[in-house]
Amino acid sequence: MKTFTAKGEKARQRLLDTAIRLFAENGFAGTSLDEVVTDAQINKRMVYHYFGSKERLYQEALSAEYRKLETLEAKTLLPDDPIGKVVEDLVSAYFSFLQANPEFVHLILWENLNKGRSLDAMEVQLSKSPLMERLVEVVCAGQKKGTIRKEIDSRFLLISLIGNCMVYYSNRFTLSRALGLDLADPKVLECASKAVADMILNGIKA
Amino acid sequence: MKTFTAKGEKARQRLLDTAIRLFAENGFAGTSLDEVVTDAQINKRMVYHYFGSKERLYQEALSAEYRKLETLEAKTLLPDDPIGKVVEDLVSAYFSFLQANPEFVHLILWENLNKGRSLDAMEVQLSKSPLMERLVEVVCAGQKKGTIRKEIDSRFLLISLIGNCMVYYSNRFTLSRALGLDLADPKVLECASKAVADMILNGIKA
Amino acid sequence: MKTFTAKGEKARQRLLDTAIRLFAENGFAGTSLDEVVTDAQINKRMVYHYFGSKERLYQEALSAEYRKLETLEAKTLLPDDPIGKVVEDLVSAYFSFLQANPEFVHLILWENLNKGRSLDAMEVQLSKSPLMERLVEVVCAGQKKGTIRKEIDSRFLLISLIGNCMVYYSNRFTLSRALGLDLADPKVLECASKAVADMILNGIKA
Amino acid sequence: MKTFTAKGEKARQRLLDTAIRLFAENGFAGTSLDEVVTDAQINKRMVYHYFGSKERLYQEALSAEYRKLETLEAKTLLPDDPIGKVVEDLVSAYFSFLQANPEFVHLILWENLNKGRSLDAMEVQLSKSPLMERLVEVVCAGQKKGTIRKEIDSRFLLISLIGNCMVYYSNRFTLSRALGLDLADPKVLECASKAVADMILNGIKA
DNA sequence: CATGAATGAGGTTTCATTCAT
DNA sequence: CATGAATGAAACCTCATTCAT
Repeated sequence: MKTFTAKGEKARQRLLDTAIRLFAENGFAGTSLDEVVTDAQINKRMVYHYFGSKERLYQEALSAEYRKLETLEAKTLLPDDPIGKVVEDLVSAYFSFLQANPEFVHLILWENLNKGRSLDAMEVQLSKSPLMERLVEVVCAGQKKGTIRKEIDSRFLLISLIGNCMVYYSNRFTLSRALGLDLADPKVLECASKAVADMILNGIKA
Repeated sequence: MKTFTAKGEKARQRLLDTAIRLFAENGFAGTSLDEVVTDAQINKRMVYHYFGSKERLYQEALSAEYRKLETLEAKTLLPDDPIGKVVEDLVSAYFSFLQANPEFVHLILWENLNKGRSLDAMEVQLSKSPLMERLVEVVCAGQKKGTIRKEIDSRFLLISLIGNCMVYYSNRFTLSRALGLDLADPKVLECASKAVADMILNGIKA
Repeated sequence: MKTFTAKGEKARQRLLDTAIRLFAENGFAGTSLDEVVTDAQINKRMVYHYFGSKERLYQEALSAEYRKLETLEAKTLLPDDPIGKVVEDLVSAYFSFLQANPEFVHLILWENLNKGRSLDAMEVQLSKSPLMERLVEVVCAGQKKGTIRKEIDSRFLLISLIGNCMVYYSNRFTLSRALGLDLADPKVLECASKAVADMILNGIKA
Repeated sequence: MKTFTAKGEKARQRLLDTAIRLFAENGFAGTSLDEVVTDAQINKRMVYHYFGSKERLYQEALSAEYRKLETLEAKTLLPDDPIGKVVEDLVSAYFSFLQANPEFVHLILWENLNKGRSLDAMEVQLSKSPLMERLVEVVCAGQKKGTIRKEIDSRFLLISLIGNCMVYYSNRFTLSRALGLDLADPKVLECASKAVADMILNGIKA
């Protein structure tokens, strides 16, 4: 079992952080180890010392970002809150998360374009999406109380939520150009968040 | 303007088709010209003859796929159709388009991850999104007739539509894994299409 | 199917010759492509153009040398020659071959140390050892005529012949040192050849 | 003279054993220190602690194996034994030795391919080949008694013996393939041993 | 005695591109 | 119009070795 000294751990972390940034920016194929080690101010050999290969460095980077999903605990999700507030908070929280974690967004998208190969190889232990579990509770409660329509399937609702928000990042450039609207503009995103919340709320409420 | 003989034109087209396929699959950085020319059964020199560089080959591939958007004419968009039918047809048409054009989906996503650099460089003559224009008409008409809520902004509605559908492709692998649901399964996509149409319809109708 | 121009063929041959020399001298692992291309005055990229990999370059080198065995046709092997002359010519021919083809000797030995992996991978079509076939005839005829003992198995005889000669090359340095006798000295080899012929002749004759 | 604690000595020995095995298998250039230390479950730094360099580790490995020759004492070599029995025992003993010490065989061959460089550098104190000395006695006695031909030179006889046996190992793979006969098969080796003894006996006896 | 950290040189291979015919 | 030859830079990776603790 390998162990690391404090100093080594710091170097390793610097390497990983740099890798996350560059892989997010340019993807796996578009990032060279030379760039990474230069930015991380470390010897190239160390990549192999700590990670074994570029592939595994990428996987660790992906995995580290992926775990950030767990921080999106959506604390606001209380079954007894009024449905309007819940949806609004939820959408707002998700937008904030994407905005605050651009590397997460990019790495997830690169990974999907790569058919999820690395995630498969890693067998990352996904923590069953806490957000999803809370959403199920809320929807269930809402349907019992009659505030949410019976047809709503919480799984598709979750996808809808993600899709409505994610699209502003995954298709930002093509959509901005097509609509003549800068989707990176905070004011636009503010409106978007409201529009999404409005759409979803009206879309699910009874 | 360059012209090509029939034989040359055929080779050029074979090259472009292969490029579209491979760039869609592996992105710009992940695709080598060697692969392309091997698959297209053409001499490498020809890439430079026809396109000048790898970059421009990529741009042509992207541009060719991008133009497919124009085929998504959404013929069903008639201002006088009942709003329910319009939404249903629209969502269904968009899903079908994405399903039928996986290379379009991938190239668009790669391009967005690359910050739209190539599209910018190309100054692609975007056909002002016919879908968008029709959608504006429909929404306008609906709002006049009182079947669509006044707050609905057709631009955000379009993004919502795209996001709701696109997410099944852009995040297919991570979502499939997180939800334990195969988003590539036609039956699942069928349900998804209905859920999306239902959500949007209820989300916009007055 | 790849074809080569005359000029290309020359470069390829220069590369192969250099490879034979260096692989024979230092083995596969001990030879770097940089050395090879420097000596062959060629660009490193060409190795991959012509051979695909270092491994395949090695295999071609091995294969080319291996085929030299076919030139050892032992024209002297006539069934009706007196047995003494046959053995003498045979041993002398084999010694001469080994002496004239040091690269053959080395490559064969490296290959055996590598457990014949490359030969296996190549499935080299061995021409059924013409030497062996002639030897069978001679031994057969000799046994019929009563000049060669009946127990002699021509297969083991061949191995014996090879072993008696090859050992002067495969174990030259350790034996020279152990016996205090320079086995590379032409005069010593002359004696060796006679001793081997004498030994084999007396070993097989009736 | 360096001394080592029992624990250190054990580690050193483990390192040496592993080195012998791997150098025998892949040669000097084909073996990396990383492999060695991984297999020996030891820290890489220890190689330098105990041996100073890869080169010297190799030399120690070679030297250790080389000394095994001394164990080939050929106890059976008694001047008064009947010549037939002596030859038979000798050949059998040599075959057994080679069979029992594959690492010896390989290291000797690698070393010869490397022109005996390491042995030279080491100035290994070669124990004057006890086998050789006994053989001289036997041959001398035989020639006096008239059971062995006068022309026999015991040095060439020794080489012949070694060559006849060694060839089954040094050329195993190429010969097996050329003859369509598995030279690693114990039954084949049994026959080989008899054929060699027969050949040598008839080759030297008066 | 022993460990993990670190290094610089060099290994094989792949890249996009240009040349010559 | 089309082909094979050729290139230099840079890719990923491995090497034997040294350092600091």
